[in-house]
Amino acid sequence: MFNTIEIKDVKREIGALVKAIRKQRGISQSQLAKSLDVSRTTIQNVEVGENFTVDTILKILKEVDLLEQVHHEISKSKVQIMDAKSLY
Amino acid sequence: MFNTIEIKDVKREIGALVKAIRKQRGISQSQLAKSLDVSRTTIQNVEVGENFTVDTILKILKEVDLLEQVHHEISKSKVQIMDAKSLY
DNA sequence: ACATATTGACCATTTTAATGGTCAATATAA
DNA sequence: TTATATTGACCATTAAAATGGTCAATATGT
Repeated sequence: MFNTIEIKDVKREIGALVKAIRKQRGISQSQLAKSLDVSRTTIQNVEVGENFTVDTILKILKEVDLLEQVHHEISKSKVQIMDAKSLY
Repeated sequence: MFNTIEIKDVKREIGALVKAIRKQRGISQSQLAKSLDVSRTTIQNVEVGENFTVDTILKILKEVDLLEQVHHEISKSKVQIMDAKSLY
C-alpha cells in the first residue's frame, strides 16, 4: 500500500540509468571505465546499485554531457529555497 | 570565455543547496547530522564541497522529502534513453 | 557586557569505496 | 560449431570517506 521509495531503490535506478546509457552507446563496462579513468569494478558496482561516491556519478554525467544540466537544476533548487521565506 | 562546469563546481553547488535547506529549516549541522544518523563532519564536508557518497546525499534528500522526486526523474531519464534507438 | 551555541578547522582511527586481479558463466560474432 | 568479448562474482590491497573528538573563532541570544 505504502510503497515508499527507499535509498537503495534510488541507487538501483541510478545503476539502471547508467547501464542504459552505456548500452545505448554500445560500449562495454571496460571501455566506459577507461574513458572515465575509473576501474571496471566501480562501474559494475554503480550498475548494480552499490554505494559509490558523487565523484563517480558526476564523472559519468559529465561523460554524457549532463553535468551542466544537473548543475543548473541544483542551482535552481537552491535559489528557490533561499527565496522562500521560512514559515516559522 | 569557456566557463565549463567542472565536477568540483557541482559538488560546491550541492553543498550550497544542502546548507540552504538546513538554514531554511533553522537547524544546526549537529541537529541535521543526528537526524540523518551521520557525523557532523560529514555534513560539514558536504556543505563545503568535498567528495562524499550517494548514501549521504540521498539521506539528505529523503529528509527533505525529495527522494521520490529524484527517483522519478532518474526513472524518466532512463526510459527516455531506452526508448531512443541508437543512431548508429 | 556576558554566556551559550554554532561553525570551521583540524586530526587519529575506523569503515568502506576504489582498485586491480582472477575466473566461470554468458553473450556475441565468425 | 568454435573463437572471442563481455559480464558477474569474487578477493586482497589501497585510497579515501566517515567517524568522533578537540579547540579557536564567530555568531546568537540575554
